[in-house]
Amino acid sequence: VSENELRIGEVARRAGTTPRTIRYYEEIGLLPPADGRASGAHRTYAESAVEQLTGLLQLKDLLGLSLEELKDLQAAEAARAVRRREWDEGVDDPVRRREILQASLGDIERKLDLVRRRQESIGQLEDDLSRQARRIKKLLADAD
Amino acid sequence: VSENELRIGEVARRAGTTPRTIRYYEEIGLLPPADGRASGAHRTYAESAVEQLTGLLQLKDLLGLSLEELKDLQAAEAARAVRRREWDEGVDDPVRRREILQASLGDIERKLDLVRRRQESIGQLEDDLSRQARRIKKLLADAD
DNA sequence: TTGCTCCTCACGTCACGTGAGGTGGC
DNA sequence: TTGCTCCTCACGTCACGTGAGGTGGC
Repeated sequence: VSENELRIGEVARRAGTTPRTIRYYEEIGLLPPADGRASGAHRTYAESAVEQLTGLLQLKDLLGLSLEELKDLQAAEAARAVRRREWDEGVDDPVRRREILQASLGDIERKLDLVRRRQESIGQLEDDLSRQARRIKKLLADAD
Repeated sequence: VSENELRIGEVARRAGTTPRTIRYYEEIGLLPPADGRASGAHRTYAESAVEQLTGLLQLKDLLGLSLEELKDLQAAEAARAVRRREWDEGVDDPVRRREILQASLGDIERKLDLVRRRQESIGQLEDDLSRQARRIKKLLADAD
């Protein structure tokens, strides 16, 4: 019941989805259950939940990943979050520091790979459509 | 039973999908029923069916369109096919020729619009991920 | 004749949408 | 107290997947 806690409808609205989706993601374990919540009580979320949900929806809608695939990716992120906490608490061993950073970088570049493959496919589709458009424009120009 | 008629499995394989999908698309009227076919007999398709199906799947998977939205787009294409036939039979009136070409161009540019909006969204996602990657790479470099 | 692919139900699944009936916080 | 949003079932829907049991062409 803190100051800037959000309710489920507000989180959904900001992320461009519905409360039902949030409850479903919680049900299948894709989103963490909203903090300590008595059964039947309202769910409350921190601001950061909006970004987390937005990220999931982007990967799902823009890259066409299934919720199962998102769970796999997110398992890696969870591991990264653990390392992150370790990091924040101060890691003195420079070798360990490198390991943590490398792993984080690996997670991100895996996503970038997926993004770029998508961009290529869509670029191919764009080329096909552009070619069709150019052919017709030429016919129109010739008709002048 | 002609020379290069394809069976449903072959059409599906070439388009990267399954026979069930083709039957379902036929059932909802997204694909035309395979020519004159006795009830229970095998479906046969022309080569062109592969490209037609591939086009539908690309719009669906890459742009995230629903089958209902594909039907709308395809209704416009059907109208274009009619005009196309009129065109092939020779249109003498130059005003009418222009109309036909303009309409075809409109259909294609509508799709190009959808493609470009997608590219922008994915480009945004790529930028976000690239920024994250760069931040970590800088930390790695500083550690040296 | 033997495989293989095909056929038509028809039920299952994934990712939610949509009420039904009820409780809780500004 | 009145709205509004929230809650939990639970059934519906979209786009197929997946057998069940049977028929048809190289």
